[in-house]
Amino acid sequence: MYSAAPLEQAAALRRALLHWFQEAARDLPWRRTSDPYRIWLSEVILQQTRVDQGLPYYERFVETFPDARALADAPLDKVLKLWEGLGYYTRARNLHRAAQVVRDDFGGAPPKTAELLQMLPGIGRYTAAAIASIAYGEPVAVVDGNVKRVLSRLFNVETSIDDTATDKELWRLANLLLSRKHPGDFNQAMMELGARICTPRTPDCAGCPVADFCQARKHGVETERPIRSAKKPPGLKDLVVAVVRRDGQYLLVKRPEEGLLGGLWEFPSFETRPGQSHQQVLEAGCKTGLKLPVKPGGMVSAVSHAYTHFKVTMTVYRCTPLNGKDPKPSEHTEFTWAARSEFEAFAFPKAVHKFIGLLD
DNA sequence: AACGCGGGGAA
DNA sequence: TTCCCAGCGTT
Repeated sequence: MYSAAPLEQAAALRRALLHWFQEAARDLPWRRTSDPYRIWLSEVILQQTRVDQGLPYYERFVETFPDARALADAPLDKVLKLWEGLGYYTRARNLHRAAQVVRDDFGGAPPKTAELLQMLPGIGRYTAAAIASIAYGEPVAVVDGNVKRVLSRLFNVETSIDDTATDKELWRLANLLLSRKHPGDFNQAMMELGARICTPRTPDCAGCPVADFCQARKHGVETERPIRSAKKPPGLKDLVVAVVRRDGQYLLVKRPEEGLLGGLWEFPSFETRPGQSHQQVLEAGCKTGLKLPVKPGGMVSAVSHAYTHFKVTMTVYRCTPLNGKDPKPSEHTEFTWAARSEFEAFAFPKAVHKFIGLLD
């Protein structure tokens, strides 16, 4: 349930918002270009990622891959390496695949409508509308996390924004409110407002250009919007990590392409249950999982890392191989031996970087 | 409709 | 600590 009152003053609201954006907009590199490829690149990098965090990655990608063709022609491992540390690595894989589709099926330039853009991997409803409105001026609204918060306050939405019906309604409201004349600026203004003024905990209503239109503010409940559904607490996981060194080189394994940290490299690791000895898990894991018997040695470090859905503690041990043979990991797991000086070519998860500096 | 998927900065 | 970010794809 919500109030539709802001729609009756939509024209004035748009005017105030666009005027504010013109004055207060941050000077960001993707706002200085009309290149659809760069707009696209920025939008993918910024999915679930703050501007400050994505900015340096955007700069490096533009430098390294100046157009879709350069990105499409690059090996995936190089793209993943450039993406290293940014998280949600499926984005990098999909971006790379989409660039190849653009190269092969669209003559090197991204398609020009939201409907067509959404057919590319990694481009959903939000990203398609963002590219189409900003790069091509198509009158389609965007709804991201910022816009959801802004709209739920403007209209005093009293149902959970995690509910599908509410989500659908927010998209409808966004399109009703949209400036048909300046859709790109309007969309960016809504997101900018959410990021800078209409923040989650302590919104700056005094500095808000559209405070007069805000129904949540009118009822004094702005800090209680949006309403979110309860989420389940993260689980815990304990891993032991085997740093196997042979002739000055370390054994690295590549994670499966799908799933958590897909395509990244790491040291062999095994989950431990409470009560199990780390040495025993390491010995058994290396013997059965890698077909490489080892003798566990001293601990390198114990690091913890928080993911979205669980927390992991990793206890890292040096291990000595008991024979000179190569491992035979189960299934199609790729492995390699690499010296520390060669690590810079591999994309590692952040958790690995937490102890990699301690190795010789 | 629900869930998996990273990492970091703000409060 | 907790929250949540210019979301998407799979099941």
